[in-house]
Order: sequence, then structure tokens, then C-alpha cells
Amino acid sequence: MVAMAEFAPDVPVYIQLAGILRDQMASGQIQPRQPLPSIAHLSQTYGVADQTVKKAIRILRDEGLVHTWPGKGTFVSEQSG
Amino acid sequence: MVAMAEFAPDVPVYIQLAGILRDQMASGQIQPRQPLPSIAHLSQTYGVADQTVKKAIRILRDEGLVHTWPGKGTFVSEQSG
DNA sequence: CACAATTTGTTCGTATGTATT
DNA sequence: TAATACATACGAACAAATTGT
Repeated sequence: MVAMAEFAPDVPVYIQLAGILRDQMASGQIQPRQPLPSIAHLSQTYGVADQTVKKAIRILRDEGLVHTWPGKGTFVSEQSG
Repeated sequence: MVAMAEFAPDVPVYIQLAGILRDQMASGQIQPRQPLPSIAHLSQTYGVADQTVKKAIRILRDEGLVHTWPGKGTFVSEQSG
């Protein structure tokens, strides 16, 4: 049973995806200091383009919920749970 | 005389590059069990990014024409000539 | 054993072009 | 026109395997 998301119409996918990830961090499904799935992985999981995932992650980064290190990955901030 | 490729428009470079390498294997310019030029070398030769070369090689690998050993290189399969 | 060079793989960032709405 | 979404392409950093010194 894969969590294949159904995206609601009239709301941009990248905003919905940011919401999904935000919820997973808030609920502790993704813990502080732990890495998010890679862009490529999220792209495949949700069936969206890399660029769309990058846009979603950028939102979370702007909110300070995650920190990104190029070449390593994106990690959940400590102030996110 | 370097084979500086002119890439046609409207066809992705990585697909054209895969075609070039495929032709070289089919014609015997690159023999079975022999290594392809390294990614860095192909990148310089054809004036494209590493990622583009990797995408081209991935196509050939998916087709079974080459096999890759990380740290060693990519080698032409026996069923490719 | 340690170290560096080479090689592939993986990661994220950015920019551009195209199509759709 | 603008925003969204996808595909392509380049740039850069990090990791791991291999090889040679």
C-alpha cells in the first residue's frame, strides 16, 4: 500500500506537497536531524517532476523547517516538531 | 580529428549521445569487454555536463549494451557487437 | 597501512524551454 | 499575461569503490 497521493485540484501541487511533508514533520513521522527522502525519491513517490519537489522543499526551507546541504540532502530542523 | 559532435535541435542531447555510443559499439569502434571512455572524458569530448553523459550511459545500461562497475568504469557487453 | 588519483553514483541548486491553465 | 508543471541541461558538492604509490 503505497501512499500515492491524490492531489486536490485548484491547489498547486508544490504547495500540497509542502503541506504533506510539513505534516509528516509535525507529527514526528520525520524526526528532527533526520533526512527527508531525496528529491528523486519524492519525485517518484508522488509522481511529480523534480522541479515541483524542489519548489515544495524551498517553501519548507524558507519557513526554516528544514536545512539543505548540497551534495548531502535536506534535513529536518530541530524547531520543527 | 576530434569527433566534436553537432547536436541536432529538438532531440535531447543525452539521447543523441546514447545513439552515438550505441553506433560506435555496433560498428566495432568500441569492442566488447572494452571500457567506454570515462564520464569525465566523454563530458569534455562532447562538451556536455557530467549529468548528461550519465543519463546517456544509463540508457545503454538499461538496454543491456554496457555494464558498469563503480570505481572501475563502464564496459561494453558481449552481446553488443 | 596510509594516501592520493580516478571512476561511478548520488545529492541539491539554478536556468531555460515548452505546454497548459 | 501570469502561474503552474514538466523536461532538459549545466554546475557543484559529497560519497564510495578501485587502483597505484
